[in-house]
Amino acid sequence: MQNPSIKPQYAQIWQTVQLIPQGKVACYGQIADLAGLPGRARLVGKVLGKVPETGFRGQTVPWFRVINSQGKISFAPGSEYFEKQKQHLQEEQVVVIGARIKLKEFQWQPDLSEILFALEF
DNA sequence: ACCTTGACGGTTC
DNA sequence: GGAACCGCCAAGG
Repeated sequence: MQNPSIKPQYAQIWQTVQLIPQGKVACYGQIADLAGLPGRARLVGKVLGKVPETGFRGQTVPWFRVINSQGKISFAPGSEYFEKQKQHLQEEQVVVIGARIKLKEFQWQPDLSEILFALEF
């Protein structure tokens, strides 16, 4: 059984973030919707701040692939985590100019089967 | 129980 | 593009 101290919504969000493929990004609101928590983008941000370093269910959680709906990294420019996120993204060929990423080009667009697969269990 | 705090988002100007 | 404003809601104090 899973660690009972982990709240169900945290698990849903972390699990959904794990679906974002390498080289793509998703918005907080998009993750909220896919996780079945429409309108709760802020919750996604809050929960990502609590991602276990050790990963979740045996996989790491690629928190750095989540940005805001304006296509920007949400951390303050120049802050430690801003740089960390930017570096991770660039390592997987996502182009980051300043804080900005072209959603047109890099936003993850899951197809129906991917979503259904994620919901089964 | 009340109040504040967020890695947010859409609308509007 | 960007800033102001308001809606959102779980956590933690």
